[in-house]
Amino acid sequence: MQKVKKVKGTRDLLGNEIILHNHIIAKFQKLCNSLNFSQISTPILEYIQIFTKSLGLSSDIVSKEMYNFEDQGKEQLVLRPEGTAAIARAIITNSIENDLNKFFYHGPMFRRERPQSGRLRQFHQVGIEYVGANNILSDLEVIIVAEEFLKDLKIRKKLVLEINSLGNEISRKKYNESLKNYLQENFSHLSDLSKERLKKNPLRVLDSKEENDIKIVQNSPNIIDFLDYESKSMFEDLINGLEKLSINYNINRYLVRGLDYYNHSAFEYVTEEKKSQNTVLAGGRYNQLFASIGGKDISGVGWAAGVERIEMQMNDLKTRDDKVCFFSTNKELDLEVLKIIADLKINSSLKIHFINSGNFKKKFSKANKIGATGSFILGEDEWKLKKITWKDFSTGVQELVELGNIDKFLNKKFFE
RNA sequence: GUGGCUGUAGCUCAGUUGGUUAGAGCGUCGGUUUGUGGUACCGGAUGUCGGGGGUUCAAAUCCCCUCAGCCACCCCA
Repeated sequence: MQKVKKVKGTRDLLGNEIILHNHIIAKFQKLCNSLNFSQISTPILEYIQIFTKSLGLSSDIVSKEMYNFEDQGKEQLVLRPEGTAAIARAIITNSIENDLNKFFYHGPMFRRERPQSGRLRQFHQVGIEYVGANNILSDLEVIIVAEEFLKDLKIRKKLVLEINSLGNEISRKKYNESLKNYLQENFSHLSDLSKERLKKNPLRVLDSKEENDIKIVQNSPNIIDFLDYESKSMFEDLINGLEKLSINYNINRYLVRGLDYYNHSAFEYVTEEKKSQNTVLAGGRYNQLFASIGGKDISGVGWAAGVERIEMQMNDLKTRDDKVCFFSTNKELDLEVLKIIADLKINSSLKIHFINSGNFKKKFSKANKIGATGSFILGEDEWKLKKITWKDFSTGVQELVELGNIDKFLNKKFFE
């Protein structure tokens, strides 16, 4: 029972799980390429400042969840906890800030949290960033990619799109003040947790789950009322756009962001079921991000989705899995069978399995066990005729196939 | 970081108020005679009962500690 164990909060991907995982990423890549987003792959290792400066020191990710360490050269490094800041860094270091950058990425992220349903210490994200266009049309374009992606995976209907605006820095600041004052007035009725949140990040009180807090929050000032002219018209443009595009959405004034760099549009695709980690895809616009890590004052909009959370929504992927076995009746012919397999030219989605051990009966049994559609058997009788026997396992029918015609035979059987 | 539940063969689990060599189903392996699988029948193997300590004549069962998994809070994809 004492086995070697995996690191807490990590997973081995094998069997159906990796098939599903790859399926999701393949769909994502295909879609992004067709919409002229280019792939970017940044290192898993980054300097710690990339995240401490951009996400905010008080954010949970920075204050307690990052895997940070000093390497042998005394460098302060982290395993990246998220993608956006790393991509901003890559745009700056590669001197392409003046370009219009449309990127997509996928890969592992690391956060040292207590694992639970939908939450891992090493998890995977797919995401896009549209950088350099301070135009609400790019927000809409990014949401369209999300819509199409979720539709491709056939999970859009299980999700609800919630949107909100955080406004620009000025209106956000004004709102923050007003909210703080309001909560201060009701301080004695707040839960202990929210009293704590009030100090660190008052916005967080808005999505408290405590019954009393919810009552108080219902009468709190509305962020929409604090948006200045610019912010308000951006939000209106966004909503008009969604209407025109027939995208279903809910305005959720309690939707806030945990990371400091967000402004204006914020959106989330959440599941309707009442599970705890119900955010599948989340994103928004960011303005201060580039400046905060020493770049030019440019802005962007993007989103990230948790691959594992997507997987939780689609446990019923049926993939075609055609297999065919080859084996001989005696050892002398094994190498001939291998040679036949090596010379085959057939569609790669058909899996060829060579059975190299066991007696005749066992070979049949093995072929059956791995779920083969049928099997090719090479015996001395067949070898003399330069033919091979094909047995279909579902019907039990056997027939002889010319050795030179195996590819044709298989292509006809499986791909016509 | 806090809390709840769980931990018995490869897997899913049973194990009565503590009481002899710890069980079932599935899987696995072998067999039902030599070039025919899947179905059926027969048979075999496998467990430091998560780990450590304690109580007891006796612990899978009771107590303490610890580890792991799941779930929830916090927070987030």
